[in-house]
Amino acid sequence: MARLPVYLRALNSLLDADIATCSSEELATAAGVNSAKLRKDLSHLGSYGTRGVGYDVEYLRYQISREIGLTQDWPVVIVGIGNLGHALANYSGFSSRGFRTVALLDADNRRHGDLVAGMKIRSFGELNAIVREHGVAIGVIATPAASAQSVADQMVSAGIRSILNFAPAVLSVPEGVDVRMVDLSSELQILAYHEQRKSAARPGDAEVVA
Amino acid sequence: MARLPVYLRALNSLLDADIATCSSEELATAAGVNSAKLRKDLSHLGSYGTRGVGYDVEYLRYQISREIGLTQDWPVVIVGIGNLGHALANYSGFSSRGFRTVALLDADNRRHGDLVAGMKIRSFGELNAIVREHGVAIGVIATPAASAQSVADQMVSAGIRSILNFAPAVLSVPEGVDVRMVDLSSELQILAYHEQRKSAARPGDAEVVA
DNA sequence: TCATGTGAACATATTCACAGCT
DNA sequence: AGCTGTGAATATGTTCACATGA
Repeated sequence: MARLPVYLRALNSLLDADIATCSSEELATAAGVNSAKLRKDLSHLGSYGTRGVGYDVEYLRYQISREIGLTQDWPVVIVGIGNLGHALANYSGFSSRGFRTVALLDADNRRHGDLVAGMKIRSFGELNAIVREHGVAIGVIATPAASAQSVADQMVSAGIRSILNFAPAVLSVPEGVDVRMVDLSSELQILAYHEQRKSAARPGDAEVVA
Repeated sequence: MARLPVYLRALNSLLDADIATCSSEELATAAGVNSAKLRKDLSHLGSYGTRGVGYDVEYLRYQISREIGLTQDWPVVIVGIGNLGHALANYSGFSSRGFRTVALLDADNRRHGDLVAGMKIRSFGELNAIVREHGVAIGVIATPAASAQSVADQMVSAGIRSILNFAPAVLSVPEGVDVRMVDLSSELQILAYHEQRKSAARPGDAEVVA
């Protein structure tokens, strides 16, 4: 369920506003979804609401955190400390709430030892040892596209089974390994596609219609 | 269709490998999807393949580019030049193929004038003038969550109707404005969720079963 | 009375399997 | 003979609308 993180964020902002209880309608609005969808999603986790009242914000937040697995610690390693890797290392969303960056690796030995977000950049060759030492289960790839498959292969052989890939390349991995792809230029392209259709639909613009 | 950018990338890498023609099977493999799905997707754009032969890579690439709208120029403005904004400004996927970053804006006047990716950081107050001057249709928000809604509001009133939002906040915008959200911590959370289930399913780990 | 939780209706997406064209 | 393009079948996701329980 890809929407659980969105609900979690909405619950956090309700908590910040000192709201202790909310209806599915309110939470759905805060999360930007339909209330029926929200209720159906939550009903898959269990029956955490009270009919006629709504949901206890703090309680629901804990239940969703637990469902996602944020009540445990997730050591993360980031490979490829260019501009993007640098930004990810400093991104507070990565270091907070269950996720802990335990190492920054780069293939370029001229960068080794440089401090980024308070950590020294280390050699990619240390991957195996770091994964074993910290029990890393999640790897982040922020390398150029050309290196991404090789990095993924080595992550998998080191025992990593969940990969967040920022490189614009399709990764092939064995059964049982999860890859999530974040492709910044795809996102722009999708916007361009819709923008183009909006422009075409604008009155006054010439368009050939059947 | 959110998969068109993926097909486009696959076609580009086939071109790099000097492959002039491909079957739906080959292209689907390169894009990481099922071949029936690929054919159905392409059939929505038109009939660009040849039965018994396959697709002409260059021709199909052009057709998809045109469909997405990459044959025209898209001026982009980035707001919030912290670590992430910095990385986005330098990201080649943003500057290449139809997209052109025309301005970097930040609310912090101590940063104004700093050079990032060869451009001077300018004041957020210049947004209206820049949008008008360059015909900007796409805005990128890389500010902290607290400022995101206000930035979005001002983008919309400046005439921007497509927003790529990296701030972890749900944006509310008027009808007709598109927002795409890229949430790095959500992606990690989704991985953690699957990782947790994998661990629970591992033989040897204790688990209560009905 | 009020809002959850859920079956049933609807909508969308994916996959199959093959007719039709080269 | 081979591969596209597509109807039909299946699967998945969303919304409606209301019975159920606080």
